[in-house]
Amino acid sequence: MRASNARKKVSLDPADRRKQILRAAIDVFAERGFHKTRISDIAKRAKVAYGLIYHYFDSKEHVLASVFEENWAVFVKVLKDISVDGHKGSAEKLGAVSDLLIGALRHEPALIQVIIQEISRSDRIGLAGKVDAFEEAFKIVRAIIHEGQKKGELARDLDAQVGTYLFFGALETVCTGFMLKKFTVKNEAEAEALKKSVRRALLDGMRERP
Amino acid sequence: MRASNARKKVSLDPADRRKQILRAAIDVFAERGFHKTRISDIAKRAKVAYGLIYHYFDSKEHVLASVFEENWAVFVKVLKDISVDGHKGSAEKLGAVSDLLIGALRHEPALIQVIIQEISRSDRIGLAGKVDAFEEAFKIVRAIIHEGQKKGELARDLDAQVGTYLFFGALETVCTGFMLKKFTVKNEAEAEALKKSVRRALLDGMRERP
Amino acid sequence: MRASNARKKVSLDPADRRKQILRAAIDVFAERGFHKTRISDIAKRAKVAYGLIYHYFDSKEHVLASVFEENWAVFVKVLKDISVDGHKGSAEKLGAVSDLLIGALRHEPALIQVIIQEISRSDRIGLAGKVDAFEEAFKIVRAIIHEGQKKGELARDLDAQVGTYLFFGALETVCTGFMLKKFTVKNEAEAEALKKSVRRALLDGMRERP
Amino acid sequence: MRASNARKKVSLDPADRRKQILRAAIDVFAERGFHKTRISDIAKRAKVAYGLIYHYFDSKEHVLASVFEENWAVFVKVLKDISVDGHKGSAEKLGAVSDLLIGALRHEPALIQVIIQEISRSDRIGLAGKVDAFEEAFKIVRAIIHEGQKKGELARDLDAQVGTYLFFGALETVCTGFMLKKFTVKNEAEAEALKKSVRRALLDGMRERP
DNA sequence: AATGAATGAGAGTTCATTCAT
DNA sequence: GATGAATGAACTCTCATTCAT
Repeated sequence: MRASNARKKVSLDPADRRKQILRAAIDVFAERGFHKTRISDIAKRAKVAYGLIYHYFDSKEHVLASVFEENWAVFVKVLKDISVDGHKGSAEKLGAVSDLLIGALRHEPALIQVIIQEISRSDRIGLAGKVDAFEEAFKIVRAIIHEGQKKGELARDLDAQVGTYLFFGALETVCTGFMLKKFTVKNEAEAEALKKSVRRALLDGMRERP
Repeated sequence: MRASNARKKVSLDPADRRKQILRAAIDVFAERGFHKTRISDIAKRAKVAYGLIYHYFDSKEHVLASVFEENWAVFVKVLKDISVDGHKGSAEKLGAVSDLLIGALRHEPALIQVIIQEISRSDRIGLAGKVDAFEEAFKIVRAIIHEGQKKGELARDLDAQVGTYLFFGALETVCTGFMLKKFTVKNEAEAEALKKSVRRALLDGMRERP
Repeated sequence: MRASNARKKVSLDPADRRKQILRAAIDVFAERGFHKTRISDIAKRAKVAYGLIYHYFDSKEHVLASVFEENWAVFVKVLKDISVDGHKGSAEKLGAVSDLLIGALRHEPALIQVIIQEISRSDRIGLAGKVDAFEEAFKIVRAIIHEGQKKGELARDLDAQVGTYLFFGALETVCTGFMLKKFTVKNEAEAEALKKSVRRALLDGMRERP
Repeated sequence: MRASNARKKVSLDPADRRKQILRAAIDVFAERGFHKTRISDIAKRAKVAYGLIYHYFDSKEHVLASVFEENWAVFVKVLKDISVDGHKGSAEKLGAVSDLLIGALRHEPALIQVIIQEISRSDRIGLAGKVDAFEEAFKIVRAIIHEGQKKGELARDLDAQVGTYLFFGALETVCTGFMLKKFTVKNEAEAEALKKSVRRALLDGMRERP
């Protein structure tokens, strides 16, 4: 009664097709933000019919949630590994976290952008529980800070909670600036320089040391 | 029978009515984000009919733009004053900017939240030019950093652009954490403590000094 | 950003406009059935923009629910009055109910059609509670039958529940036939004849009495 | 490696597969109504892939039409046999029709439900011609009534057309009540009682005979 | 035959914006 | 100035149907 028509696309492996859609979603979310991207934008980018997205995902929200779920766990895992690494001091650990984020940013800028910009604000989107999952990363960093303060490696006159926010906030905006091409990283050397710059600022501040 | 047996709401001073709407808009934007707030939400909060908003503003975007325009200039002005203050060193200037933002946050958390969250992302909203206006503040801070580096007061091994982003990013997330009640500032003393904490972290880093 | 255009319609009294939409909804529901009628069909019939329907009703379901709620109570009220009328015997009461329905059918065929066809099947539509409200009428008739059986006025060898279903079912299909123009009632006399015919069949059956 | 190491479901006899789908369709149509059942619902119930349904049927409408066509003829045949049965009086014939329907209802409740609920409303579904086919049964019963009236066995003061509608309507709602479990028939004896009850009501009315 | 990926018309709903009152 | 009825573009989501495999 209803449909009819047009050139069908060759069927891919479902898992690949799913990835393809997720990839497109990440890119478009990063570019336009969750609210402004239409399902049809994702479809267009993925070069599939918009209806197909509903084969793989329940809703637009679910697409975003999947982006998060299928990437966040990996990140948190590495974060955890860093946090329990016996060979590193607390400052070193924070540096490693910073490096990790900036490294990820270089390889998956859009993904990091989406996770940071959209999921962390997902209370406004209606992704219950996602903010909590986000909280995990905060906890780990907070724990590193706490530990460092106890050991005397990190400044005691800094509230750990505030410190955690500062830490992530600083990194987040670097992400944003990076996405907006306010500064670029053209090669490995520049990437290392950026990492060092950020580490330096976070750990030792902007003031020149005597 | 002749006189003003006013039916509905008495007409306020137009400027007041406008402020009332802007006030409501700031609060609702801060709570729900620009995209998720409907004109009718603003109207409800301002206790006016939603049609009235179009007497004072051209569009929803224009409401947001007005929030920005009517508050940002003040902030930039103070920023400028700080940046040219001959009595302050560069580090001190950055500290003053940080204090300024945190102070503003305490008194106008919703406003700061909106400016930071929505306007800085306004490229996604369609507020051409607002990002540029935002850029002003970045320039000033960048200039302070540059100057400080030249004078040897600020770390030379930090890219000024990156530093600026870190600086604002750190402050932004403190704002967000504050809005989300992740940490609170109950009195003047706590406010001062927060300012000091942030200043310390920004200027001297999280690492304990020997 | 979005809308623009076209000739606005003069504002009516809201209550009138609501009625106008409900009227259109009843007609279209009766013609096409709930599922096949689109909101835009109702709007077209009411000669309003489809968006306006959402000013007055939450959803398509809510329109149907309103049709029911704003008409059913009246019917049940009259039904109740009949059922407690001390001057009537049980058979007379059933006759009166039949007359009531057929009378209503003549004056509001579409309304009766909708109530009978759509609401009684509303479990399939998702109008929880409406079926229960419907049950009220069944109860009243069942009570009349019970009472009549006790008094010896109505056949004892008829299950009251089954009888109630037969009774309403017979009337329902008369409604449907009426709507489908399978038989018509052109004037008061014919209406009376139809009432008598139905009453006769329900109370004394189709068999000729000796 | 050559032979039939069948991967998926073994191919059944095509006719069986078709029946299996129709069976599922009947059940699901009865439960949810034609409009609310999706092709995929039928497929799920039949435990086949939904695409397969299009091997056996042209469309969803066609499935419904097949339900009708492949069952209705049988019913009409029996109806006809009853109507020309020289051994029965007109009232007896009506009783036999009623018994027939109620008997069918007991053995194939879903089928009867679908035929009565969906096909009789098929003008709203787009099954041209099906209503006409339905009309056949009406004609037969109308003829019985006519004949009975002529012979003096059935009430003359009942319009035959109206009588036919009453007759089918009463039976239809009994079907509905039966499907909704508003009354049940647990064994043969209860089935006979129900038949008798209905026959009694239809032929002799609800009033107690002196 | 059988499967389910792929497609897109269609329908419901939201809400910025306009404008008669 | 103030109100809220009225409008329709835009968007999400559903699902019948097609067709490559």
